[in-house]
Amino acid sequence: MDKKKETITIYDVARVAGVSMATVSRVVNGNSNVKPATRKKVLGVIEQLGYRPNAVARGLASKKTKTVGVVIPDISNAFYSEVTRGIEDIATMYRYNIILCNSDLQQERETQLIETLLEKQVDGLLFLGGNVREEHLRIYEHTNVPVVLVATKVEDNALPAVGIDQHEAAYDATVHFIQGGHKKIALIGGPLTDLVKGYPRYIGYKHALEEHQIEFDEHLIRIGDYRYDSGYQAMSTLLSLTDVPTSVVVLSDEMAVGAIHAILDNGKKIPEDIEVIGYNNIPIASQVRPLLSTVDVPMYDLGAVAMRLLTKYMHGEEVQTGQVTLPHSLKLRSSTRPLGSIEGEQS
Amino acid sequence: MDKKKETITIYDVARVAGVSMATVSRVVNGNSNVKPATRKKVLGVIEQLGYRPNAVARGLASKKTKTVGVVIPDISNAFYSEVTRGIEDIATMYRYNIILCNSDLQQERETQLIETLLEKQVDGLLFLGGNVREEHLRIYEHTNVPVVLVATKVEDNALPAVGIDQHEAAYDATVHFIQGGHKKIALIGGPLTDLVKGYPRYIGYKHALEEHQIEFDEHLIRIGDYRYDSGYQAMSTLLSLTDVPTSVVVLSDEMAVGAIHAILDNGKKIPEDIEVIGYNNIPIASQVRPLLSTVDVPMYDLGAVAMRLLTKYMHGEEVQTGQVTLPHSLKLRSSTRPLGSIEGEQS
DNA sequence: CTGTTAGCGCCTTCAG
DNA sequence: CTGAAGGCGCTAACAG
Repeated sequence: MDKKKETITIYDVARVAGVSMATVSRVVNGNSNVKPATRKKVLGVIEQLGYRPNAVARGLASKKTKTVGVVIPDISNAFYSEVTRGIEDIATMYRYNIILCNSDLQQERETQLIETLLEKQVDGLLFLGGNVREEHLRIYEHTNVPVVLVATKVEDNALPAVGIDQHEAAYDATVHFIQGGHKKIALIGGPLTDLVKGYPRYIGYKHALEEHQIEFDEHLIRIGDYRYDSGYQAMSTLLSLTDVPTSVVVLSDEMAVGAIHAILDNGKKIPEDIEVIGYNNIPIASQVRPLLSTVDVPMYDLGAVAMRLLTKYMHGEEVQTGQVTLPHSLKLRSSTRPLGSIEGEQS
Repeated sequence: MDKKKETITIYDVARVAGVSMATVSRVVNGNSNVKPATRKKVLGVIEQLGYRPNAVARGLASKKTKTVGVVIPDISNAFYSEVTRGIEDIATMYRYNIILCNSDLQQERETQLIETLLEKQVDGLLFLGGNVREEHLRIYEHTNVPVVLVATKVEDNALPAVGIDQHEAAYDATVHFIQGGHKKIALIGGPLTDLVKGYPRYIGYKHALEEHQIEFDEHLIRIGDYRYDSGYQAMSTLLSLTDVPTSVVVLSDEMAVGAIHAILDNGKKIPEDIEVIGYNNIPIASQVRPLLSTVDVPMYDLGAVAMRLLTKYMHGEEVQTGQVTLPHSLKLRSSTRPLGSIEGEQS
């Protein structure tokens, strides 16, 4: 009675049920051209034999694997794990499974992962974060497997991508402070060499100042690596300035929390002395004191929408546009003062 | 020059290189029985044609897919995403890819995911969290695919599993407070119906009290769902007791942070008035103020070790024992007082 | 060292 | 509504 070992195939089912393989295949695939009686009989045998269709064989024959590849910088990063959740939920909905790969943003590894995924015959590919390089483009060019970028994009929009308007988000956060009457608004951002996140956000901040006739002060800029420690460090140096800023836009929630602690450790009050706005709205933003005001990025939706878009490509459906920008908003909590709570400001 | 569409196969390579499929297969698979000259020629053609081996066909022929299935409660949960990181890193090391599936701890879904993964012919299976049910056991019995449980286990150790000693971890945390001179030690735990986490930890707490002749007080027990809000709630009710506890063991870091905030909101000081110990040591533990003292669970290693163990099973290697218990420790930070900082206590 | 020959388990026309 | 037959792309003996 040890059912281990023996692989039972569609052929076995056919034999026992007294029909052909084709018929079994039809009932397994829900093809309607099968007489109810036959179907019932086959289903019975399948149950009885404990038959389990071999997806690999099926994939070879049908050229569809019902699995999509997901290349992600780091699954242990709260932002990406939330996006991945969105991806997986929609994938499940459309009966796809995902092969997850961490790239750690290493160029070589990214390329190699894409190759591996393609070898595994994924029906589609989701590429998150990271920069899309020439090399990738060349690979994509030579394949029919659809690709959708998430939380990143490529110049001239050569590839479908879903994300938010990074420039505008940083702009909005900065304008919020300007409207609050601030003049000395610091920025703790990411590497400006990063054309997808770091740079556009930086420009958004800068534009906000310019448009409101506030002088841009280089001394108020700090570049971190998006993590807690760098946020703490950056804020500490900002605090040691003769002219301490009264507000700071921090381009990641983790850095923002680090900044908050640096401020608190410095004996200053938030938001009374210094106001802080973070970026992304990951869970920790609502689990620290003071509650972190931040740019609310629809992480889950980013993944969900991207996966949905990918299914359209995989199914050959018409797609209006491959470039989708999801809305963001400012989630104001207690690391900022309510607008209007200070000496009169407009709008 | 549009290489799209045309699928180039091992046969094409063989033809162009003027050798047989077998030879091409050999060089692709690094078989040494190939004359260097031939190998070089074949490699050249592969490059020239842009040949990419079809892993699905290979899987069908070799009965190995080089992919393992991972059933996880929720990838957006910090604990599991960290474990998954460990899994993926080791999987990469052994050239495996992982198919990731969220179960949300739903019994039916778990079963269905295992089935799907088996259909996809994964070489191995990792089942995280969640309870292993009769149904699962029955499936495992009828397959040769090795399974390793992570952060969960099954009665009588019928399946290989890697985790920590839950009972002891809770015991240790409790004892720490006892040694600190506490008598009123509260517990914020998880459902006692959970025989893998909730119950054993609860018992560990209880044993610690018993062994140190401290009366168990039911009023000091709260059951949460491991999340921030429930920790806040639970602590709030504890704070409203006439006899407020002086310390609290919280069985998840998120609940612990919630508890911390409830205490702070109540105007009490940590650790002066109340000491708090969390559980797991996820990133947030070191990103809140006061820094959370907690049970350090080697999350990454849990995943890494489990994956490593799985490779042994998949490769038919000898395995000493399938039951591995990784060490935990108390990570003392600032939500607890240093031992000995209060009226003398022994060791 | 290299080629031949069977399949792996299933889908998919094409007949009937 | 059902069966027969030919692959899908590759691996794995087995010869030579």
